[in-house]
Amino acid sequence: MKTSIPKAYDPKKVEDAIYEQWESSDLFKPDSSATGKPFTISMPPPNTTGILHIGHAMFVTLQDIMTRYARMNGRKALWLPGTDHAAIATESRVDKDLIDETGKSKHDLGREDFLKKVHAYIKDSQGTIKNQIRKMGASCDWSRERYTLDEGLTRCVQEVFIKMYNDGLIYRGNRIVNWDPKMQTTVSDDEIEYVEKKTPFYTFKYGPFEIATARPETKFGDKYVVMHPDDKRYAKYKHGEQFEADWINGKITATVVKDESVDPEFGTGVMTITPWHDTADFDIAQRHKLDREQIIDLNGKLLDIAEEFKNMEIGEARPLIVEKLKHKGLLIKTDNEYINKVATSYRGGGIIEPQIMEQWFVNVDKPARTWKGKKRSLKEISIDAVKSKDIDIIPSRFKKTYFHWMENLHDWCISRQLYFGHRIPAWFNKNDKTDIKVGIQSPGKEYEQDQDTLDTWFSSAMWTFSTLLDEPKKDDTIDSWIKRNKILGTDLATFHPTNVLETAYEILFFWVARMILMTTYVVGEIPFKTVYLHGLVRDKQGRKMSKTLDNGIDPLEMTQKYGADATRLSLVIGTTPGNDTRMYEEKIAGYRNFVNKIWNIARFIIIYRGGTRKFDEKTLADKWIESRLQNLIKEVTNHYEQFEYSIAGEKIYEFLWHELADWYVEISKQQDHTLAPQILLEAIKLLHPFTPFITEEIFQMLKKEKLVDSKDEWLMTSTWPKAQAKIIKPKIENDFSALQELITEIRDLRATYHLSYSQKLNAVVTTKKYKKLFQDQELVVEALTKVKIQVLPSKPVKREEFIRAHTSHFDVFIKLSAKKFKQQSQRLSIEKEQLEQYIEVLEKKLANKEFIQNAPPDIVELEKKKLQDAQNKLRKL
RNA sequence: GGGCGCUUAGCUCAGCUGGUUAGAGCGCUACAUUUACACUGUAGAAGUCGGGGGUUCGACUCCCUCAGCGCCCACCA
Repeated sequence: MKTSIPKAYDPKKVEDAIYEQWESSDLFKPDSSATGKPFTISMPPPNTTGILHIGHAMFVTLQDIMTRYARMNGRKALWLPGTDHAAIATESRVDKDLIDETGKSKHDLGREDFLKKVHAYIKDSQGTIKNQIRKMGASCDWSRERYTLDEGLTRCVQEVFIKMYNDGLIYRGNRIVNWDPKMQTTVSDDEIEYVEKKTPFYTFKYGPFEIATARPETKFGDKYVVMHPDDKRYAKYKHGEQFEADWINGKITATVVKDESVDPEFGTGVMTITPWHDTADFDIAQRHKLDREQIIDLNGKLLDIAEEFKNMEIGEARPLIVEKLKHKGLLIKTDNEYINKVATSYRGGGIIEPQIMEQWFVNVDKPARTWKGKKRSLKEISIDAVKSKDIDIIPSRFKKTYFHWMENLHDWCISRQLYFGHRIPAWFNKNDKTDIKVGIQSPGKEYEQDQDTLDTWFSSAMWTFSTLLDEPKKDDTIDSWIKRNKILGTDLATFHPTNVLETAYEILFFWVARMILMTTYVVGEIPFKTVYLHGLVRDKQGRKMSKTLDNGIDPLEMTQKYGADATRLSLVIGTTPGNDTRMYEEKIAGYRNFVNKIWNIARFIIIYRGGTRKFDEKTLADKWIESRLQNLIKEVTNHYEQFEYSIAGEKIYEFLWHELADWYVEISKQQDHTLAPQILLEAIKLLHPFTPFITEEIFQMLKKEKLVDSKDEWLMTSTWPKAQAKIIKPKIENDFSALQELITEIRDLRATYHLSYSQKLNAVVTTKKYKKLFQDQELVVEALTKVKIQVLPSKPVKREEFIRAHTSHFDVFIKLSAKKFKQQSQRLSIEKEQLEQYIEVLEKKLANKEFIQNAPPDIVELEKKKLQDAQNKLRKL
């Protein structure tokens, strides 16, 4: 045997070269000649800080599958890539590196110099992640790549800010925010992690009351005691009543406040409040218009009010304060087993200290835009977009989560005290703090720009449309800019709303919800039609992959070792949307074997390159495999449409390996079965979105060997297979006696040739005898289905025996299970009987006049429907 | 405190709106091998679908309940 085709497929030799050819041939750009509807996916922009991890590999694979499928179906498919500046993540990363290297922090460097460092860092890492996405085979249009901080997007962010400000949706408010003393910035609610920690829990005497706290250091200024209005124990104290109490630094005049948020069951049912440093207390203070006072400064140190403890760190002061109170005889007890949830910054790791600060907020409750004929708030529009099914979420259970979150949405704090990010386009009058102007240009010398930058998610929220806008004109507002794009028919007009947003369920709130909120408001249309949420990739034990555990699987190492195709398959097959999945090397190795199997089918076909038989002389095996293929095309296409990629992949896998390789290719060793190249071609088209590299490579090989006749230059841009309409109609009607004969024959054959090894019956049917009846294998299938015998592609019998016995008239295998057949017919008759009984009962019931007259009409209807259903089912049997 | 999810073969997981025999991959057992492929083939063993109750002619599937595990949200001082 002479061939240069190696026995094992080597992805390393193939993948990069193919990717380069695709890219240089501009195949990733939406084809302007495509006649189908546009199809768009905005790639969730990975952080610029990152290297590709398995989670990225997951989304790259899924989105690539969607895009390639759409492209092969003739749609103008655009997958728009980009990166995100990830303000807080990047800034803390660069700052940390800086401190490690030079001992200086970003504040030592100052804004300008620090930003230079950041940009240098970004430039470096941006390239890395992009190349890694390429390695996975992503067919995204790099010519349209965007970055959240590039000029156009920055302008878009600024214009949207201005529009929202002018609409009164952005306001400057004095509210309690999560302050990170370590990073010196506010942190969004979503970026906080509550870490459980054992903290001593003290009970102190406070006037006539006992109050409990885990944070005595915040209590200096406490001058309100709050209790539930219905708490009988404290009924004698009236709301607003005042009393004197000895406290940390001497006498204090305290006021009684009654508020329903207090849980009488917890502790003593009485508490004092610290509105400046506690969100709950802040709310109570808001409700009753109470005084509030700052106790702790922005560096986490105590202020003047603490007197002797002034300038102390919290941790340092706490035991001393407790000691002082103990001396005064005010400490009643200490609970050392108390578990407190400490708010910690998800990014920086520092402990969050709530503070009241002036910040920019987005008002989510103010009527903002006309939506479906009514002026509604951002919150209402966002809820409606999903309720009305304009946007669908897969899996649907996340809709509930989405509504729950949206309904409880508070105003969104969007300012951050960071250097890196979009600088807020607001200007403060140096002489008059109440004079604030909003705009891109400075309104005059006496103004200076807000030092703060915007929350990363504020810009990410615009991702679907900001990336599609053209260059802005000098005096564009966001409205004029969008309008012009729509009129000119630019990318925004063509590709927005996008079709699918594919992302991890983790960021449903961070991102998905905010995109819906922002896009509906700014553009007046939904950002995407379908949200497809994938789960987390965990390790084999189900743990999260993390650096500290060192249990991560590096997708690049895997592509190096097993190929991108195998890695992709392992990420999609066996996973379901919204559920976490476990990843381990053996799994990838398994799919590498499958990829190699396909390679060897092709190798076989090329080496033994077909026979002399013409295509119109199809054997039953040919017809069989063809009909199986038709079936596959139908099923798989359907699964693709339903976003059921795991099932689609499994079915193609099953077909290629167990039907085409194990069965059709096996028996074609005995006879020419020249259809193999065509069948293989169609099957690899179906598989192409999953495993783009091997399928393209095989296509090119088959073409080169002239084994397939295709006008397409690339498999990637070839047309999706269409299932043929059924041509052959079975003509046999009631010839069950012939069928019986056939079954007897099958059993005889089994006995004669010892064809089975256990209860299963492997049978070989010759068509000679039944030629007239079963001219076509389809008819055999049809006939056997009528008596409920399942017809499957058979596992061949031992080769020697089967060759000796049947070489001349072997045509098709039919595998029957004797046991199953028996069980089935039994079950069938039982089922029939049951149904008949049931129908009888229902009929009697419906014939009963008393029942008809007395029962509620809907019940009668229901019974009627039940009867109909049962009758239908019986007919089917 | 509210909400959501998971529990199916030794392991990792499919199983959609209730209806043929509960499936796959890996692993395991036996056999095969001048073979397109050992990254192989054939055959096989292995599951009271977490427990209990209910609805139904019929439940892995729907409802209730209990148990274990996990996640998200929330202002328990």
